This record gives sequence, C-alpha cells and structure tokens, in this order.
Amino acid sequence: MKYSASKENHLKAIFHLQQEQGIVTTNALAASLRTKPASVTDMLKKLKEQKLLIYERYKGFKLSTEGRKAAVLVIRKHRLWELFLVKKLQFGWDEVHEIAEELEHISSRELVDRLDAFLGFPETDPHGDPIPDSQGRFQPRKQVCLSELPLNKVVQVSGIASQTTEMLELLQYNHIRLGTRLEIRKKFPFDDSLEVKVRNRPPVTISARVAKNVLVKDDEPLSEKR
Amino acid sequence: MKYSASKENHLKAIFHLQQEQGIVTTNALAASLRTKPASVTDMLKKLKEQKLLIYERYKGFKLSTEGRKAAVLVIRKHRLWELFLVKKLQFGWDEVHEIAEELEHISSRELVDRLDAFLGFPETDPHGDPIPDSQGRFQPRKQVCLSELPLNKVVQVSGIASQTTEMLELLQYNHIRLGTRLEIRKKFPFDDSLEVKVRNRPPVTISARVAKNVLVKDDEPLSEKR
DNA sequence: TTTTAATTTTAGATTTGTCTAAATTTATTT
DNA sequence: AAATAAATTTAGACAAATCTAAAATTAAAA
Ligand SMILES: [Mn+2]
Ligand SMILES: [Mn+2]
Ligand SMILES: [Mn+2]
Ligand SMILES: [Mn+2]
Repeated sequence: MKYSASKENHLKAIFHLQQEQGIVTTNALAASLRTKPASVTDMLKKLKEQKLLIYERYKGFKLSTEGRKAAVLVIRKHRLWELFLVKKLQFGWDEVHEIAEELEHISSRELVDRLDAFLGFPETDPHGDPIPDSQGRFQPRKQVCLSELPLNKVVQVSGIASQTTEMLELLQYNHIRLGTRLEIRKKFPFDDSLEVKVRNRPPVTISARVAKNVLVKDDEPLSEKR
Repeated sequence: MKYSASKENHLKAIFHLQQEQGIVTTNALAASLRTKPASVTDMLKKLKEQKLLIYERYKGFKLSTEGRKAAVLVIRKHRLWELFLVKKLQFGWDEVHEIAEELEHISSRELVDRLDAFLGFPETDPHGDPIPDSQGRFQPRKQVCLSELPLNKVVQVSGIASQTTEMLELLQYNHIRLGTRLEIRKKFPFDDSLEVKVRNRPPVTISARVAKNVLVKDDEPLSEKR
C-alpha cells in the first residue's frame, strides 16, 4: 500500500502519458522522467512484480487498476499541496510545482484527507487541473488547448498543461495566467504561432509549443454555481 | 546544503543526545535511531567526510558548527509541521509525530519560513518544545522534569520529552496533557514512582520512566504576555 | 525482402543505506 | 596485570535505484 518516491513518480508519469496515448513506451517514459530507458525497464519489472502494471517485454505497458489507483492518489496529493501553497502560504502559482513534487510523497492518508477538508474540498488546483476526491474520482476538465481554438473567440485560461518553471515564467511575462480572458487574432501557418490579445494589453505572439500547453474554456462571466 | 533524510535523522538524533550528555556514543545513537551500531559507524564516516561531525574513531563524536546548524533546521521544520497539523488540520497532539517525521525532510527553505509566518511565528510546538527561528536561534525551555519536582508544589505541564505514541497514549489515559495543572502527593523510593494529583480527578500513579519525560514549569495562572 | 535504423532489454557497475558476523579497541574485573 | 566484558569498527553482503555499453527485438527503408 506504500510505494517509494521513485515508484510513485513512475506511476504518475505513466498515468499522464496514458491520457494522451493509450499505450506508453519506454522511451517516452524515460524522457518524461528525465531518466534513461534502461532505468525505466528496471523499474517496469518491479512495478509488474507488484501488479501495478500490465507489461510484456517489448510490447509497451499500461497501469493496472491497482496502479491507476496509486497514481491518482499521488496526483491528488500533488494538487492539494499546490493549492495549499498558493492559497495559504502565498506562493505564486509558478513557484509551487517543485515543492509539491516532494510533498506528494508524504504517505499519511489521514493527512491528505484533512488537508482536503482544510482547503474546503476544492475542485481544481492553481493551474486549473482537477483534484481527484478521496475515492479517486476525477472530474474531467472541459477545456481545449489554445492551439485548437478558432479565431476571435473570447475564452478564459483554465489550465496549463506543462508546468515547467520556464514555461510559467514566459506566461507570467506575457500577462497570461489562470482566469485571463483572451482571444486569438491571427494564426501564422508558417510555424503555427499565434497572435493573442489580452484585454487592455498590446497583442503578443505565442509559439505553437506554448499554445499547446495553454488550456482554455468558454468565457463564463457569471459563476458556475447556482 | 541539502542532506538525505537518513543523514538529517542522524544529525537530529545526535543533537538531542548531545543536549543530555556532552559527547555522544555509537551505541546510544544506534538505540535512539533503532538501527545497528555498525550502521551508525558507516554514517559517522560520511558525516565526518562532509564536515558535519567532529569524530575520531573509538572516541565518541559531536556535531560541528555546520552539523548543528543542519540539525536545528530539521528540528525547526519538525516542530513547525507538528504545530501546523494540530492547529490547522485538527490532529491530536499525540498523532502528529510520525507524520512530522516525514514532513521534516521537505527541503524548501522558503516553504519553512512561509509556514512559520502562516502560523504566526510561534514559540513552541504542540508538546511544549521551543521552535527555533529562521536564524536557528533557540529559546531554551525553563522547565524541569516531573521526577525532580518537590512534593505538593502545583505546576503546569509544559512539555513531553519522549514522544512515542505509546507514551502519549499513556498520558492521555491519565488525563495529563500540555497545560494540565498537577502536583506530586507522594514519592515511592522503592521504584521512584510518584502519586500525582490532577484537579477534580482521583490520584494516579506514574512510573519513574514516565516522570522523567514529563516536563513542568511554575503554574502561571495569568498569561505571560503583558 | 534484405538491410538499416530505432527501440527496448540485458549485463555489469556504481551509489546510498542498511545488515550480520568477526575483529579490534577500550573499559572493568578479578 | 591479566582476564573478561563491553563498545566500536571493519569486512563482506544485500536491496534499491540508477547508469553505460552491448545485445536483442521490432520497425522502417531501400
Ligand atoms: Mn515527485
Ligand atoms: Mn498543478
Ligand atoms: Mn525523519
Ligand atoms: Mn514535538
């Protein structure tokens, strides 16, 4: 029931890769964890041993039910801690990822559930990602990435897919953050870059790379809660 | 500047043993960490390598200035997290030690200092132990252990030296907690046990072992702050 | 369909932290 | 002062996690 920090990191990364592609590859996982393929293979064997992974050599792999449950718990912890850091300790939303990367490995279930209550059972983390509840239930996010948005449609930033410090810094610099209302003014097919307009600001150009990582949803001027 | 959890645990344990005895021995440290003397010797060599320890083989050891600084930071983190768990997450004072034992190894300095601010720069943890400030400055506690208290002097429980779950459970059972006012009614020289009286309760008998771990200070009915 | 390339796995090493059993040093008794 | 006991250290082993270099497998190109 309790896994090492390294195992938890692997489970979480596999879960995220599964979301995009159905099946995960050794190289992709190694890249995502900034480790080497040989190291990944070693870990895969251990995870299979513990029945956390469905895995046949040379044929890719995916999480078992057990494995998915464990991964979701890590994600739950990560996102709750991120929100705690921003809401209660006044960290910036672009400063919390690394710290949560450590905090997510604290093992006490009781702690997680009480933290959840302390934060008022929040639905999303500071980057707009949904927080699984104590049963591991996930609200899927209803959002699309900026690169797939049509021209001149005003939307609201609801999430950031990649959360490297470099990425978050770039967005900060361009005054794009969670909740920012914006629209696309122009698309440049040459490199798929976009001209983006934020209200009361000069337009800025965003690379395709960045656009793929900014998630937006329909602008809802009024609160969703009725 | 960043040490492994195991190194931090060793540094902290050495610091605590130093408080009581001036010099620390391999066996004492092994007992305190529930590990084996041979393992301790291995670790001592590494700590000396990193100049955290003054150590000559067979001659005992103590922390260097560096080592003491590192140890105090771990203690600061431990106690701040304990207080957080009790004050903000509604844990009982006897439930937090194990969790803090993990949380104390989270590395971010910024996190610790913000947590400190969030808690209002507290002076003591839930067990009455002083919390070092961000410079590592310590307020020494002005308290004495129950076994050294004269008869019939009313005092207030201000700290618990050993914080095993078993110990805290025993105290809970006898209605002794932080802030409890009590006095010693009788001492039994045979085994150094004590009869202790808490107001509105029947007297209870406390072993010498327990008495040595209950810290008390003069009963101050009015707040210390003026 | 061979040949070549990319991916994945194995073999063998390394680091960190721990252990047991045996040897060494220091402390205590006779 | 020897002999015995206690404390400490060394020697050698092991598990976890990682790496490099080489081999095996699968995929893509010629
Ligand atoms: Mn992590
Ligand atoms: Mn996040
Ligand atoms: Mn610890
Ligand atoms: Mn404490």
